Amino acid sequence: MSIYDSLNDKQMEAVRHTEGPLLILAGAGSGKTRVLTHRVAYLIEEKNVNPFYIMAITFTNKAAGEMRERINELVGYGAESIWVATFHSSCVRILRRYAECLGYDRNFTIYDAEDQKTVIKEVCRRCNIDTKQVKENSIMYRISHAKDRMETPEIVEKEVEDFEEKQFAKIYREYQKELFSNNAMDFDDLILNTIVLFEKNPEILEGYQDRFRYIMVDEYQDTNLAQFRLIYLLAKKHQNLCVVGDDDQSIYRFRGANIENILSFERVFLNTKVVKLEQNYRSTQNILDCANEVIKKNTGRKEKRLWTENGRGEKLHFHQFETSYEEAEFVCDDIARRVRNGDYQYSDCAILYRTNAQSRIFEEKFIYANVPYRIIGGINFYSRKEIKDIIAYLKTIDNGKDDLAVKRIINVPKRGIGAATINRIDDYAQQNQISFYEALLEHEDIPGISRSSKKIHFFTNVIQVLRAKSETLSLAELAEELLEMTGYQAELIEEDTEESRARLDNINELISKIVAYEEKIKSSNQSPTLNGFLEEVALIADLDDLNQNQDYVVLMTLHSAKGLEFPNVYLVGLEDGLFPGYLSIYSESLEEMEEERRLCYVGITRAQKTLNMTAAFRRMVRGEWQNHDVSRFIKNLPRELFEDAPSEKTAHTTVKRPNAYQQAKQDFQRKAFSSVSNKIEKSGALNYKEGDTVEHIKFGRGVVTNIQDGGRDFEVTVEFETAGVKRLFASFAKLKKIE
DNA sequence: ACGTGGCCACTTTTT
DNA sequence: GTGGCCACGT
Repeated sequence: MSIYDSLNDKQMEAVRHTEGPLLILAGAGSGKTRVLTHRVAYLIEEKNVNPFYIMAITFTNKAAGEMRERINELVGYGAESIWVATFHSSCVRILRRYAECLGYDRNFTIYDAEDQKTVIKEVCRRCNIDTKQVKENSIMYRISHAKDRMETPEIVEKEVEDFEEKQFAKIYREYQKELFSNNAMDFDDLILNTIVLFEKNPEILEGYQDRFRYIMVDEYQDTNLAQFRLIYLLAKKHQNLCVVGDDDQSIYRFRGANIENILSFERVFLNTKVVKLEQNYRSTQNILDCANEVIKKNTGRKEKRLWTENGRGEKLHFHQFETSYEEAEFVCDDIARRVRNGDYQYSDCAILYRTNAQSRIFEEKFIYANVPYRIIGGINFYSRKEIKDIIAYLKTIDNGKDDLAVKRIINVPKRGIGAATINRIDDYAQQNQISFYEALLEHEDIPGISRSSKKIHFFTNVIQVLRAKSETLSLAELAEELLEMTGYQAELIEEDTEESRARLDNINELISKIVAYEEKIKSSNQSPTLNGFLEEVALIADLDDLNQNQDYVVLMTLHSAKGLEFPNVYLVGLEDGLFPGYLSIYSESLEEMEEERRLCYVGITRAQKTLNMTAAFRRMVRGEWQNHDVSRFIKNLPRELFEDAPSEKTAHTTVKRPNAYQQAKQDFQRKAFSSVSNKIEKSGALNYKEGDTVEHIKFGRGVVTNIQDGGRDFEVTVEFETAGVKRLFASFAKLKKIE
């Protein structure tokens, strides 16, 4: 019995081809991650490759985490020395070592989209360009694309013709200058600078080429030109490059993903072996037929024919409702019914939508119906105001070179340092070629700000004291001290509103994250550093770690659903104008519509057994009602795939015993979708007891009549003033005690 | 220097 | 419906 027995012929073929370029075209649900991980195991165990020579690159942290976990399970000894990381974090690791070769300090900071926007705005103001006429968003987009094509401001400048392009080139140049003097890189710079580093220093490149002798790239269809260039450079010498992708699942064109990378791989790497994985292990034949039917309308794709041994399965469901409210109500009721019937658990069900804004209505209905749910994505934890503020403080303590961070917090909480003062300091800093923070230290030499002198001194003093303390305190202690000394916490406590309490909660969550980070680093026998923490934070998109098994419905966008699977999927808002969106309908480029269609394909192929599709005729968009047709994607699908009766009978598919692979996937999903706050609520005591008056977000006020410990969660019975008696799960009802 | 009220644009999607 | 920005008043 070997670990490779679970692979089919095609998968095995891909695993065995270890030398030379390999392109794996892996259809949805065809077990591509399984192939990748087994291939790693094969390299180590059968080919005696030192794990140190293996690199696996993914696109998201989630995927990297999953890959790491699965490799660990499979390989055991030596697995930790395999380089498993995202493109961006790989580049950061490389750049931290060699940043000086490019003129950066190795403590460079990483700017997210918000930071970029701030810089662009500032640059525009300085150049007297009205940001109302030239939108920051489009500038950001253009800068990003220029970087993707490896065009520096100088190159753009040379090529410009009209006034508009000239203006852009100027902004781009100033933007880049500003970042450089702030010792900062944006996400695109991370990739671009690594390429520049390699191209300028062949000996550094060769070092990495010899380290990464076997390179694997997951989600290859999502790579952009720069990323391709990077892989190309790394793999050029040994040519052992294995990429896995599905051109039908390329859904990130908008941010530069280039489907050409997959279609032209064989031209760039000669002697490429191509393996197609077409057997699907995830879905029923009905679901696959539907997916195939949708995707076949796209042109310029590699022909694939997904098949399965899973059988026809349950028929698909489609309902069109009068309004989006009824749609949400149906989905909510349907889930509740299926769970009541024992067909599914809450966690088997996922609601997938095109835009984050759609989650609201579902959330409302779920609160009413007391159905546990969790929304993935949406507003990023690390882009919340309070979190960004604390991070900015930490950055300033770590090194004062990030002007953006210092400016962000110099007057938070309010210290009476206003815009006029900040501008004067800024001018002084520019004139003397020093950082903003250094200018603050010299504030006594700056004309015209004597009024604020004391306040500035107070601020720099706080920072210096915290810096001194950071030598001895742990990171978490430092953060607590910071909250205390700056008065940040006090201000929020004082405010005492719903919002301020939520902010305090988030800050506490940040502190738990810091503690978790410190523990993680310590467990690998290293000592945690402030800089290390900030770096990790810069590259993490959402809080998708921390493990606990809870049973809830998952809501997310189609984009975040990629790579996941659920027994029971609701594809909602299938309407022309929403999905496909207006932009793609009215766009001249056919590519946009094709991308939307691929997105639809991704959505359909998430479903394992039951696929429900819904649309609403009328929907509130941006405060006004809009009428929508049923989405063109599903309008003319073969009728026989669908169940016609609206009230469907339940299909009892026998549940197969999960194999190791499925088990790992399930474990991963449970971990990925758990939340810190829920954990705290259950493990600790509730902050209310029987007889207390509490408030519920929808039901209003009521009196707690009973609390039962239901194992996983507390079940609380509440007699509401208007809504009557309800039994609720404590961690989802989020009851607030009224004093 | 700072708070408030009215106006605007905004919604794809994420490292 | 909401959050960001500007102008105005204190």
